[in-house]
Amino acid sequence: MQSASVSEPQGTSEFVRDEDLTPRQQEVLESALALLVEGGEKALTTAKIASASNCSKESLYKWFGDRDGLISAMMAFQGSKVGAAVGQEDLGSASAFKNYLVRFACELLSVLAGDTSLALNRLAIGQASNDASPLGPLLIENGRGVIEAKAVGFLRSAEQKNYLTFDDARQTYHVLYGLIVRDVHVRLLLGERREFVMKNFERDAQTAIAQFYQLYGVEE
Amino acid sequence: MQSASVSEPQGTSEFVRDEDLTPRQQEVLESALALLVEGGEKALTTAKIASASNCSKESLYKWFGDRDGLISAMMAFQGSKVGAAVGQEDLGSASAFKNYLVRFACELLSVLAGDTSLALNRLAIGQASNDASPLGPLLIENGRGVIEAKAVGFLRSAEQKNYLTFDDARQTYHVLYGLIVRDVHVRLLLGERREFVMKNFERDAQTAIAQFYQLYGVEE
DNA sequence: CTCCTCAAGTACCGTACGGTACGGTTCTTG
DNA sequence: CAAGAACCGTACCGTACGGTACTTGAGGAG
Repeated sequence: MQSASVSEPQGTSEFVRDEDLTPRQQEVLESALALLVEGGEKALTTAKIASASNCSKESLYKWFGDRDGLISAMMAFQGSKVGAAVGQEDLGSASAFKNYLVRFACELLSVLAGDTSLALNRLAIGQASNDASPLGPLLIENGRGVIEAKAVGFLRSAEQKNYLTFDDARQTYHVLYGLIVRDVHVRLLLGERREFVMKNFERDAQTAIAQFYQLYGVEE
Repeated sequence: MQSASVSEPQGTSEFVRDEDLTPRQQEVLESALALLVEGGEKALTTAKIASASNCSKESLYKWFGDRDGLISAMMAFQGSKVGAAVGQEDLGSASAFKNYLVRFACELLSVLAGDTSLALNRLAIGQASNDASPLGPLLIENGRGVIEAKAVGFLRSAEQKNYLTFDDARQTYHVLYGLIVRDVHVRLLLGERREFVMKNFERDAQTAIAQFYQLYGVEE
């Protein structure tokens, strides 16, 4: 069992500490995610989650507090898998790094266009009007944050190796992001068909990186 | 009154033809939008709309069919105001056009960061998981579509006047969009504070346009 | 075997919402 | 002025959901 049981309400009244989830609880979160991907927030009712995962509603409330707690747990749970998704960078040579950037671009697009990512983003955005909703920040931290941190890291390294030249790594990353993603993410969030928005992944990624080098590459 | 009354169900069973809305109906849509901006989709109940606009629920259903019809009408109504927002382009000289691009960038950011735009996008995105929901396409057509059409237009003109050089105006516009908007839109949709995401409008717009010229500007 | 804990399944409660029906009032039209 | 339509306000209905309580059964410890 997890540390924060009924006995200690704890300061922030959290139910599941970070990542010490029972396998059973992970199963539940998994099927909840599947349910969300399938039918959107409307389909994410406590009854459906319970029946889909062969678990009682009472257990849901015992483990996650309430529906919002469960959703937060879903976000954190999914976020814990994102970090490993982006492969290790390769700064071996200028051209190797450029190739890596293309791979990074493809990876980024794949992640953003993934069913689960889209579903969670839709959920968080749908709740974002409510100021008290922690989902937006949670998603930013768990998804966007880790990728940005990683990217800023290898951009700085590339600059030190004189593959690129810029002032502010963060701003530079945002430009890179803009060149890669454009309005694709929002269009997907709005429900446009994936094949329609993203015909030819690879080519788009390559042009994006080429343009990025036009802006920040070092002349030789 | 509008043409499609109870007498004629019409092919698509639409209730309000495009834009022949009674002033009263416009008032209702206006307060519904205010309600949505205020409290998100959760606050957009038929009862609240009725009471907020001093109108009976019965009238709502008579005019708009059902809740979805009303929301669609809100989108179309708001969309009808977007077109005029973006000022007229100025192709008088190369530098005038560049200045206009900066203005365009600012305008685009203003529109995307507007309360109403954010609220409607959140609403449409929240429903996008439902395949049958027409809100996403509706929003894309009414918002994104008109701006893109306009932009593609003046990009083509600029290319003919030899201010810019490119192959595909559409793709070029998407790059321009990416440079201007980056991940700002999604972050705002997720609920991040406007002041935090968009500190210094003007400067960002100028850098974006400068970078755009690095990619597509003609040398002289 | 017995007790105890945990959790599944189900039944239940209060509430809130979408949608409908109705009485009363105003406004238009002849 | 009189007849009728439009419409507001409200009460109402069915349903669906979040959350709680209770019963049953399966393991685990003594």
